[in-house]
Amino acid sequence: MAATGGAGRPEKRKAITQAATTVFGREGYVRASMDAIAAEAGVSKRTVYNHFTDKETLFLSVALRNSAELTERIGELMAKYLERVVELRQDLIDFAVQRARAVLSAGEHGALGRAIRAEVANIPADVLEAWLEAGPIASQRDLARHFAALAERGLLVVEDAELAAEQFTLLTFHGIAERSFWGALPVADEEVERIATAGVDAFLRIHGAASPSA
Amino acid sequence: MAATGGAGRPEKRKAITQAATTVFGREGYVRASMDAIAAEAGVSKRTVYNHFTDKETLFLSVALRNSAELTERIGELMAKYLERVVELRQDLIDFAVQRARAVLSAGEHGALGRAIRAEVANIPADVLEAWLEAGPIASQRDLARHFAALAERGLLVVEDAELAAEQFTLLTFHGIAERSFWGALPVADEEVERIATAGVDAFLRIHGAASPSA
DNA sequence: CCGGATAAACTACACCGGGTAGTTCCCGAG
DNA sequence: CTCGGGAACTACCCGGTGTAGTTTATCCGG
Repeated sequence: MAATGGAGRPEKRKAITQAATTVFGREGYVRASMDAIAAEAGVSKRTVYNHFTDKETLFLSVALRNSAELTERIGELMAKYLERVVELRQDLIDFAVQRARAVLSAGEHGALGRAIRAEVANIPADVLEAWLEAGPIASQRDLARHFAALAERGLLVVEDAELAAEQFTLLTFHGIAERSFWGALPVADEEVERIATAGVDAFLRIHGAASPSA
Repeated sequence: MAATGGAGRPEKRKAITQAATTVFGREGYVRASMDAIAAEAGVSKRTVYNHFTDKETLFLSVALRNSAELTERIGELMAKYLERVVELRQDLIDFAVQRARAVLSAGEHGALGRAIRAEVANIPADVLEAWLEAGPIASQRDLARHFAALAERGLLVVEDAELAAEQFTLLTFHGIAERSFWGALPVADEEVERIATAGVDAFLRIHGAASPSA
């Protein structure tokens, strides 16, 4: 036992998960080798197998953790930009830009998501469910809550907050995600801002309150 | 030479490309083996290498062809639903539903797109460009043309037809694509219709002409 | 219209080099 | 004495090649 448990030195374990995140994100599940992960962690392969039973377990473990971390990161962005709204349109744009950067920028958080999406047919249904729940679904629920609050304050007109959250994500994020292949290819900052702005304007045409000036 | 050229029996070549499409779509690039493709095609492995120099060439070849085929298929759908529009909202919904089915239904056309997206970091930039141009970009341009025509007739209010086409695709298609992981997981028909309808309604809030009744 | 020669294409199968997941063994350090 | 380093080892699978023999299309003389 002690396979997936907390056996071994915690520092080593941390190094392994960190390395696995990097390598899986860079190479994808199939191409990534356990040797490469061990090397990246500065650790013996023996030690890797001492902490995680096999490759799949390691992958799913880091994927789940990564998903939760990203959700938290996005939650912080929402707290920063969508809690005390003064200039709605600009705050929405800022949030959209920052989220796109956080997820897609230079292979950190989004890379593992790309690996998951590539391997989705080979992932147990319950694990996939858990990943979705800790990641995209959780973020969308958070966003829906914020939109509901903004509607309460009369800044948005929203019947179905979940639907509004999905539409916001589609309009301000998925276009960029698709263009950059979920972070695999770089995308210019100005492009991100352009798409985010256009997306927010479209969103406000759907859910904006009254006539927002001009 | 004669590697990628028209050498060999055309029927065999066809069988190989068909098999490659199936296997690459089902397994992805890395997991798919040349032996499996040869077996699926009912052909000797040597014959495969007689027609295509190596695995990568075969993959890129079928991916490009597939991309073009899908674009044509979607073009037919546009001709059917967006040319002689009588009931705009319903026609847009029908088009959205049919397109989602054509792309995502049961591992045919969309599967290779998933493989491309998974492997995007390992694909030469010019080939990727060609794939985009023959596939998503071409479809989007077609759609933009149709929207421009509809705007001409006063059925839509569109400043930037390209932008409108992108927004339509995001609102009516990408939500489904993401949910089903580009066709890897099945998605209920009613779900497709629900999302398409909500997407079209949102789209018409942005670009609809006047007040489309109540 | 026919039948056999000819060459290109295809099959079947063994084979090579290389790489991977996972295990084991020995040894050293704390 | 426990944990990890290091490396070798097993057992496999894959991409690609070489070869020897077989099929298939094509064409030519009768």
